[in-house]
Amino acid sequence: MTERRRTLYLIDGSGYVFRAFYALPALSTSRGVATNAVYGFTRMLLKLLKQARPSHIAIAFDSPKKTFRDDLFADYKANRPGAPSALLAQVPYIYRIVEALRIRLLLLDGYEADDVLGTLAVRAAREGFDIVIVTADKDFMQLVGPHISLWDTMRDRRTTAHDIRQRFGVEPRDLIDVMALSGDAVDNVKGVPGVGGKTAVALIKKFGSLTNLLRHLDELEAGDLPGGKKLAALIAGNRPNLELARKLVRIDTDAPINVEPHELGFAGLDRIDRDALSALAQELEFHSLLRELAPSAPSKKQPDTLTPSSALERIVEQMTKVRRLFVHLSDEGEDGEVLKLMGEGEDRPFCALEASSFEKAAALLENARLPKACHDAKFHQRRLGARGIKLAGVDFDTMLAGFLINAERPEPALAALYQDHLVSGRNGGLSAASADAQLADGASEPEMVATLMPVLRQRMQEAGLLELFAQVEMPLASVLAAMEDAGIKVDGEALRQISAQFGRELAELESECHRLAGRPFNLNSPLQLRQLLFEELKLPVKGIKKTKSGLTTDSDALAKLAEHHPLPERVLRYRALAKLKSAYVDSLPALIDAKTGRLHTTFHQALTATGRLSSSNPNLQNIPLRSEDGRRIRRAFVADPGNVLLSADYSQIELRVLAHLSGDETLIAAFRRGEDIHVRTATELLGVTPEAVDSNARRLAKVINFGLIYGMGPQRLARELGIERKLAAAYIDRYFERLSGVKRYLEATLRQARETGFVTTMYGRRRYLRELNSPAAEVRAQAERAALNTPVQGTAAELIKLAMVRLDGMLRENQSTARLLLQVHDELLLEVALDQLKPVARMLKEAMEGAAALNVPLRVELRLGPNWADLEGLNLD
DNA sequence: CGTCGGTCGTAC
DNA sequence: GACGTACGACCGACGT
Repeated sequence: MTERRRTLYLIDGSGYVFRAFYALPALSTSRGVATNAVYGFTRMLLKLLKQARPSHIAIAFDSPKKTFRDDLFADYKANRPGAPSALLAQVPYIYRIVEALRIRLLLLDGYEADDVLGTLAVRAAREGFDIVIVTADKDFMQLVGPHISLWDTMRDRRTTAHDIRQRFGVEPRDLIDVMALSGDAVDNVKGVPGVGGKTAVALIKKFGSLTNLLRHLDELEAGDLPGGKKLAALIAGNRPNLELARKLVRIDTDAPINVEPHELGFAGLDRIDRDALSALAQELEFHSLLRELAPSAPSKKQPDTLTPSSALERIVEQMTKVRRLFVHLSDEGEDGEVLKLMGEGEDRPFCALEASSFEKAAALLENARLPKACHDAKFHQRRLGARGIKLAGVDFDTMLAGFLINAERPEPALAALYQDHLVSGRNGGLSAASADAQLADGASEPEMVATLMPVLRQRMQEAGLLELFAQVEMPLASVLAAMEDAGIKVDGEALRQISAQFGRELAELESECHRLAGRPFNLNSPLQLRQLLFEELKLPVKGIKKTKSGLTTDSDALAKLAEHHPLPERVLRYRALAKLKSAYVDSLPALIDAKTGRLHTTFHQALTATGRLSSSNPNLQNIPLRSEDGRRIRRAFVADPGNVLLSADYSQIELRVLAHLSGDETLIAAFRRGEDIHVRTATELLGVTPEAVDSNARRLAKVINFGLIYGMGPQRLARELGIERKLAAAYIDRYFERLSGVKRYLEATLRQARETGFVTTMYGRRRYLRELNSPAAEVRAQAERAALNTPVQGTAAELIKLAMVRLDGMLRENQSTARLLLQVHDELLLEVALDQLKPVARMLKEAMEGAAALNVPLRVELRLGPNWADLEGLNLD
C-alpha cells in the first residue's frame, strides 16, 4: 500500500473574519466590546477542527500594510470601503484565539493572505501534501489543481479542478486571464469595458491565453464571433490596462515565506492552550462556545465527538432500556453523515454513529414499539430508508409540531424553535447570550428535540391541536415519505421530442414577432415588450392594467391589444409555448432518475399558511392540463407496465366545506339532493327554474361560486364576466340575500378573526393574521380575504390528508401493492396493478368519501388510464 | 458575480 | 388597487 498523502488545510483568515463580521448581528460583551467577528470566526474554526481533524493547518491574514498590488496600482481596492473600526478592534482577539489553539498564524508584510496561501499550497503540493484551501473567495480558483482544492465551509461547497473545467470550460490557471479581461469591480480592477465573464471565457477558450489573444487580435477582428471587430478594437485600446490587471489578479505563488509545510503540524484539540482560551472566554463572554474546550468547564458530555466503536455496542445496548429515543441525522454532506441518538431516562445515554456503523442501531430504529422523536420525520425516514433501515415508531416531529403552533415560520429549523419557545422572551431581540445559545455547539440536536418536545406538546394541547397532530400530521409524514420514494414514471424520450417540436415553433414565432415589431427584441422581457407595444407601436393603453413599474403585458392585456395589431397574438402564442418548454418540457427530464425512469418530488408538509401541501423539485402540483399543448406534457406521466394510473378527485370539495362550516340551508340541501351546484346557484341568483338555466347562466354562477371562496369583489367579477360593475355588485348582493347562511358565516368568521387575531379550520389549525389591524386599507383587505378563505381551504386540505392516512392504512391492511404517488390538493393519484384495480378503487373512494361526516356528503370521481392525461371515468356499481 | 424583487404563468 | 394557496422561470437592479 502506498503511503497516503497528508492533507494540509490552509485557511483564508481575512476572508472569514470579514464574512463573519457582516453575516452576524452586532454582538457585544456586557462592556460593549464588539465580538461578532471573533464569534463567527471561532465557530467556523472549531467546526473545521472537529469535522476535518486536520494533521496540518495554517491560517493567513492580509498584511495590514500596503501590498505590492498597491504599489502597482494606487486605486487597487479603492471601491472597497476600509474595514469599520468595530471590525478592526476584534482582530487582536482573533489572533489570540488562533494562538491559543496552537495553530500557525501567517502574516507577511506587503502580501495579502492569498499570496501567502498560494505560495504555501504550491510548495506543499510539491512535497506530497493534498491541500484544501478553506475560503469562500472565488479568486482562489486559479490555484486549484490535482492536489489543491477549495472548501467553502459556510456553504459546504468544495471545488476541484474538475468542477472548474465543468463550470467554465477552461483550466483553473486560465482563470487569471479570464479575470484580467473581465475585471473585478470589488477590487477595482479594470478589465476591458463591456467584457464580462461570458465573453472572457469565450475568448480564452478560442485563443488559449491572453498573450495569444493579444498577438492575434487580427483574427478576432476578421473572425466569426459576433461583435468581434468592436471587441478587437476595445481590447487593443485597453492593452496597458490588461497587463496591469493580470498582475493584480494573479495570486503570487512565489512569495518570500520562511515556513515549510511540514512545520504546520496540528497536534489536535487535546493539545491546545486551555488557560489562554479560558481567559479569552471570560473576556469575550463566550460561555458555551468555549466551555467545552476550557478547563473550568463542567465535565459535560461531549455529544459532538464520535463515540469510539469499541464503546458503541455497550451504549446501543443501554438504549434498548430507554423509554424513548431522540434521533437526529445530520445532513453534513457527502461522507459527513452522522446519526446521533439519545435515550430518555436517568442518564440519557448518547451516541453518535458515523455512516459506516448505522446498522449497529438498526434494530433500535426499526422497533416500532420504541417511541421516537426527531426533527423532520419524513427526511429521516427517507434517508435511513436509503440505507436499508426502516425507521419506525416516530410519534413526535418537532418541525410539524412547531409549524402547527406557529404557521408563520415555514419549515422551522430546530434552532429557530429553540429560540422561539425556549430562549426568547428576554429583551426580545437577539442578545449576545441568546445568539450564543442558538448558535453554539453547546446542545446536540437530540437534546434540543428532547427539550422542545414537552414544551411543544403543551402548546399544542392549549390550542387544541393534539388530535390533528397525532392522527393526521404525524402519520401523514410517513405516507409522504413513501410517496416521494415511489416517484412517478415519466417518458423522458417523449419530452425530448416535444422539446424539439416546441423549439422549432418558438424559433419561427420569434422571427415572426421580430418582423412584426420591425426590430429584434427579447421576447422574454416584459420590459422590452412594454416599450415596444406602448411607446414604439403606440398601441392604445385604455383598459390596460398597471404593475408597480408601469403598464402590464400580461395575457389579459395582450388579448386586448390583439384587436389593434397582429403582434400581441403572436406573443401570446410564444409565451404559452415558451412557458411550457422551459418550466416543464426542458426541466423535468433532468430530474428523472436514470435507473428507474421515475421522477421524485419533495412534498412540504410544514410550509403553506393554510395547511395545504406543496411540492417542489419538481413541483408536480402544477403540471399543465388545460391546453392541448399542456396535456401533451401530462401524457408523458405514465403507469409502469402492468399497471394503470388511478385518479380520484373530490367533487366541489371547497364548496362542500363551505356548506358545512356555514350551515347554509340552501347550499346543504342542494348538495344533499346531489344537484349541480352551479345550476342551483344560478336559479337562486336569477330567480328561475333549473330547466331555465342555460350554459351562460351556469357559467355566471360558477364564477361567483369560485370567486366567493376567494373573497372576490364586484370589480373582478365584472371583468371576469364582461359585465358592468354595477350588475356584478347586484349579483353578489343577491347571492348573499339568497344564501344568507353563507353571509352570516363569513361575517362571523371575520368578527372572530378581528377579536382573536387568528382564524381556525375544522380541525383547529390556526392562522394568525396580524395585518387585519393594518392602517393600510389594501393590506387590511387582503388579510380579510385570507381570513375568509383559510378555514375553507385549510379544512379541505385536512380532509384529503385524513383520506391519505386512511387509505394508507387500508392498503396495508389488505396487503395491496398499490402505491399512492401524488396529491394535488383535491386529487389523489395512484399506481395500481391491473388485477387489483377494483378493490383498490373501492378503498380509495371509501377513504376519501368517508374521511369525515360533514353535514353534506363528500363525493369522489374515479378515473383511470395509461397516463395522466387520458383518464376515463370508472364506475364501481 | 450571486442575491433578490418584480413579472408572468402553471396548478387547485 | 383589483380573488385565495402554492412553485418556478426569466429579467434586471443591486450590493458580499
